[in-house]
Amino acid sequence: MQEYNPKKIEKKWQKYWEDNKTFEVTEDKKKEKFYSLIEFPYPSGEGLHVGHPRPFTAMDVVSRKKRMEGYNVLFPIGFDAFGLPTENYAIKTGRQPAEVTKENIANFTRQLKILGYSFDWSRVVDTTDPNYYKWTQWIFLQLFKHGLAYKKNQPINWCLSCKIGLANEEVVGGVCERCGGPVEKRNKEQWMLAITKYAESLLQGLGTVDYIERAKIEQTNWIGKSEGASVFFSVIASDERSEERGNPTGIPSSLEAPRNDRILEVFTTRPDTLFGATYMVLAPEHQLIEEMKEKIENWSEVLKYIEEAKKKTDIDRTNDEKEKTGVELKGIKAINPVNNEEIPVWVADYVLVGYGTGAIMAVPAHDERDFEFATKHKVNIKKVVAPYLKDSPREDKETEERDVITAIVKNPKDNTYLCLDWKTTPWKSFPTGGIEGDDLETAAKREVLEETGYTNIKFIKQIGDSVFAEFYRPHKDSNVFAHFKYLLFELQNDSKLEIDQKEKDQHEALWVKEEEIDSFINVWNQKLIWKCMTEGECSYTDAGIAINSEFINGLKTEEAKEKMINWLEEKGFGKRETNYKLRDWVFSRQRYWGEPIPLVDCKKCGGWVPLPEEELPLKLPEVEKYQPTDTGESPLASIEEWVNTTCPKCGGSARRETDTMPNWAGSSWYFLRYMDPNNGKVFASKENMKYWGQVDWYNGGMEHTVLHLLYSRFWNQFLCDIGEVPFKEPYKKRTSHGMILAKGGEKMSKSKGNVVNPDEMVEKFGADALRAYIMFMGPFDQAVEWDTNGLVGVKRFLDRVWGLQERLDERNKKQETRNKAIDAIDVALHKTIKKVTEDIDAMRFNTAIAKMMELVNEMMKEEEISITSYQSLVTILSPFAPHICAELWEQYGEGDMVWPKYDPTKIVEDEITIAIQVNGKVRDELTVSVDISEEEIKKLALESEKVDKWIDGKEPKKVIYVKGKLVSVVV
RNA sequence: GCCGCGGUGGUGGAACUGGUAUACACGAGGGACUUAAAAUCCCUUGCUCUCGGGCAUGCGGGUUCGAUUCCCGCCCGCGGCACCA
Repeated sequence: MQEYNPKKIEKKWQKYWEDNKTFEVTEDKKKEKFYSLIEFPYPSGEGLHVGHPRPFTAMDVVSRKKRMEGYNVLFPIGFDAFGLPTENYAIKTGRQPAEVTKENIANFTRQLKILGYSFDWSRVVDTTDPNYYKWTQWIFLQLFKHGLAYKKNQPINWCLSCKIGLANEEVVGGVCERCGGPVEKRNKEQWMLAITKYAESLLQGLGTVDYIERAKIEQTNWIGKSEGASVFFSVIASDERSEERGNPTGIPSSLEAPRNDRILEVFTTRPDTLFGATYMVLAPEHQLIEEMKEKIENWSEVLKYIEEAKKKTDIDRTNDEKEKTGVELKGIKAINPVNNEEIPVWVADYVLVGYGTGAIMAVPAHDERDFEFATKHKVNIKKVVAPYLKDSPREDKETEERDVITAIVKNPKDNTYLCLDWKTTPWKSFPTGGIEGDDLETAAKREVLEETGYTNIKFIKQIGDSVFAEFYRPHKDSNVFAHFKYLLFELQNDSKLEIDQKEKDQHEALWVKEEEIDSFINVWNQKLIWKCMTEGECSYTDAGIAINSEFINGLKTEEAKEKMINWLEEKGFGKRETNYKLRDWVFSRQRYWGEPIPLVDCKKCGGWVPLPEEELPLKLPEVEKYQPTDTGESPLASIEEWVNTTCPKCGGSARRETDTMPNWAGSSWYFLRYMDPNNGKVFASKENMKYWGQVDWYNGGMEHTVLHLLYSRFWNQFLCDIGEVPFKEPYKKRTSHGMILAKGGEKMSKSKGNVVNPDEMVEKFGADALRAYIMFMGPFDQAVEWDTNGLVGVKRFLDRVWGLQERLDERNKKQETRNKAIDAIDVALHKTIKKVTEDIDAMRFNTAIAKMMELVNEMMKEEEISITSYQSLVTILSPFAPHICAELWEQYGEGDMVWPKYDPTKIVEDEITIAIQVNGKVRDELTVSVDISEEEIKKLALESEKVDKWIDGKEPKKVIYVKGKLVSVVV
């Protein structure tokens, strides 16, 4: 046997795969396709670090297995090469970004190749290649032609150190996401993509794909859909008071006939609380303030507030527990359409311009922010929702509606409260009971007497308002829809009557200390009222039952919303409305190293004219100087000969757009190009797209679960809508890998000097060991720390696999012992095949490898192993360690490797070990035949000496048998 | 604050649907081979005691014959969103 020499065999097989184009695929209609995708890397000057191979290896394992299962597997690779780091590096070294990119790609390619990935290298895409970005520009033009790209003057986030405009999502915690530098607001004309038009579609699409739950949740939150209503409030100045004031018949009957004053539109998700809207708030930027400045009596104060608000940065404005500030607009009022009441209008910066209409109706009783504001500024608070909880009433039981009184009895001497500990249910509560037609106080006193015997308590006050709850009462075996009221009493003296036995059986009365009440009481409504009593009034923001709200009184929140929306629509005071947090996508960058936007500005034609498709790609000019500018202009703007052009429509003089596209552009459709990478006529042929279809499995970083995924889904959906792509959702399945961290739990970075270089690891241990170790490190979706020692262990495992060659049987030698050995291995082998097969599909690579290690450890104990077992081992290991396995297969395999199927009959052992428990503790183990009957094993268990000792002569109460696992004896 | 994920030996981590907790690997200790070292192989390795056991899966309760797993209440760490009306 030759020594295991990774360097030699890895080189040999990498050359073989390249020479034979082993992994290049064609659209073979006879085979079922499988498209596996990794996020294509950004080719930085630093090269790959040891974290990069994690997702690549994982999907390589998946792809190699799928191939052995007979699929036609597309597993492509490419480079997302536009972007800042390269541009910055090029500026620093005085070179061309294109040239630097070429070098970096070459280096990445070399590094990827020595890791032995089964990429189809004939399909490489490079986003900076004009043959690629021609189509990125083409897609942009389609968006433009469909009205989804528009230019808008708006404040942008300008990073002072990168000298670049950032999308909202690139500003993290008020600083630049890439460099951590300060960000300021600047006004600039920006290209925007109307992704908000796709908000609903992007949300709905999530229901049709198999993404990790977290990705779905984060995207859903990002889209931020809320449903509710727009409500129109009239705004009047005090000198405009109309005759109709106070006259209910003056309510306008439709939108077409508003009153002679201004309309303030607000969005609310809680139209059911409209009767509780006691004031309005405008964002400082709201137009109405400026429009009504003549009417505002305290204009100078208001102006001062607005000026100050504008000065604040986003961070200051949203900063933590800052007190809510605001100024009332004196002299103007809004009219609540439901009750015609005049309510004050405020300006406050807790209302944001960017969401909804930049104005709100404030309902302090049922919104925490409004409550805080109203409390501070002494604005009226009006409750319109009573708390209500449906606490799993039983469908099959009757429901009784009842008024219920709860008595909170305090003993002022020692600050304790009278409580009940229920025996028939887990409830712990205050004395509570139904009102039998008597008044609240009498009813409460009666309940206290009946349930606890205390005769002398003094009424103090009523606490809170009504609370409703629907639940099951075990002691009465029925449901109750209860309407609770709460009264506070003080105990006068200890005089007490004997109570009924029936009451005694139901609960025990006890005195609980004030500070323990919160943890003692466990019924929802009383916990709530206790909080209200001890912490003072607070806002109730959950759903409930409408009160003090005329025509919706008594309705549950959902019904109340519906009824209110219908009423608003009927009367013309509002309409059903949906809002999204998602904003349009800022698509302009003022940098050189990006795709030029293929539009020209023609004065004669009155605006933006797209380049004809034949003129694409619009290439980046090769120039000496492409430094960013401080002015916010793109570097392209200073290249006169490029900027000045002729209008494709009228032939007159025109200027090119000088902004470039953001980095997200090229990566928003690359998976489509892979299907037909060299097509010069279209971005990808329909035929190829139909064959390869959706990406079957896409794995990428957690950091891309929101933006990249959303952007690419948007482009794909759009292309699908205009008939260019045959499927709506680009990715069928999406998974994410955890990061590989440096030792100590830090991110690997050049500046920290803790980067582990894969080249070095391959040099020392071989690519196979590195790959297998990366898969073995820990759960794939969790972050793990790099540990070179662990790599040593995996290398030892491969050494042992190699060494097993020595134990292969020589067919006719020692026939008897051989058969025995093979049988012993067979069970372990088939269990391993099963586990590895399942684990790869579920991305549990670590346990797949652990299982193969176990198998090898088993095999090491045998003097001889069969060649067929060895073949199976080599096959299932090959996705992880392809080179060594290819080498071994060349010597011991027959034909092509085919993924083995486990034989269910072979994983059944004839003897099993059954644990015997006594009172839940394992006391003995019995090895018995698999097909032992329940009676037999129970009998054997009870006969066991060790068990006997623990049973200690007692009669077993119960003996439980879990098939094939254990016997549990209860004494 | 809200949403999501996680907490198991000295370390990375296993554990099916509630069924023998600690697989696999690292590290450590001991031994074999060797003139010696490396490599390799074998054994031991959760804690603890009185060697029968007792205690251990972040903490405290609960359900169960039986809980890392289910329920309730906390603590800690990570990630996302963050005045979104």
